[in-house]
Amino acid sequence: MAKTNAAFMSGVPELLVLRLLSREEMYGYQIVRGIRQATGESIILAEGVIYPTLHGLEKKGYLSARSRTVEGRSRVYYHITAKGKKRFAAISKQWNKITASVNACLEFAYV
Amino acid sequence: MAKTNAAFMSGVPELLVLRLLSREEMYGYQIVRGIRQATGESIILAEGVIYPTLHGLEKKGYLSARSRTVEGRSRVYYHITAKGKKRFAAISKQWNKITASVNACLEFAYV
DNA sequence: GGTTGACACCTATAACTACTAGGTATAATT
DNA sequence: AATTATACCTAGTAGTTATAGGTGTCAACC
Repeated sequence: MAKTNAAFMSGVPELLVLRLLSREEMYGYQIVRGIRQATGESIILAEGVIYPTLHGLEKKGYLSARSRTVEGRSRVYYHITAKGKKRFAAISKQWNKITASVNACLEFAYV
Repeated sequence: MAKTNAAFMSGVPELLVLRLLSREEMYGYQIVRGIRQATGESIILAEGVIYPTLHGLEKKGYLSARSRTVEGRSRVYYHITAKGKKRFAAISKQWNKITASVNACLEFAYV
């Protein structure tokens, strides 16, 4: 890993990509900007992070891709598969579980 | 990384260790059990994770260690330094920022 | 006396994954 | 003509967690 967003980012690209695509079909560059905007620049996942993530998710069968030319530009659109929806359900559940546990530790109680 | 806790764990061991030690001096084995208990087994950071984390944090000057024999057992107690407190403040702030941003994406809005 | 289990520490290696830093190409804008 | 924005890509780096071992002590049990 490296400097920009630093720690706490493992699993986040996959989670956010699946989240965005569970709403609508999107292409890579659009996802990059989408995450920047949606988080008010708090989270910046550059193209070098998003593209490999998309390829990996496609390879695992969570996404499926098709090329389209829109407004004179060639784009690769990704949409989520049924398998991908299950995967998203699983990891978002896990995200909630882990963040809740960590927050419990941060805020208060342990022996 | 590996299977047990899977993703979303990067930075978490450091965060939790600094958190626990910002309350009171503790030793490694105690921290391992402490995290298990505090999270109701949701997060299990084994000794193979905690000990290297403690050594790393000590090396960076965030923790300081001393050996003590208590109840006939030799233990290595760690306490947080001033530098460690700053570090904890920084990363817990970052934790809040990132989780808030991710949650915003998960729950609702983006373009 | 010997075995088991809890306590308490340790490390090398593997495995994962995000990030950097490049690169290519086209269309629109200045 | 040059720059910027769009749109894609990948190789290599590096930072970390997790696994799977290992050592040794002490108490309890059979």
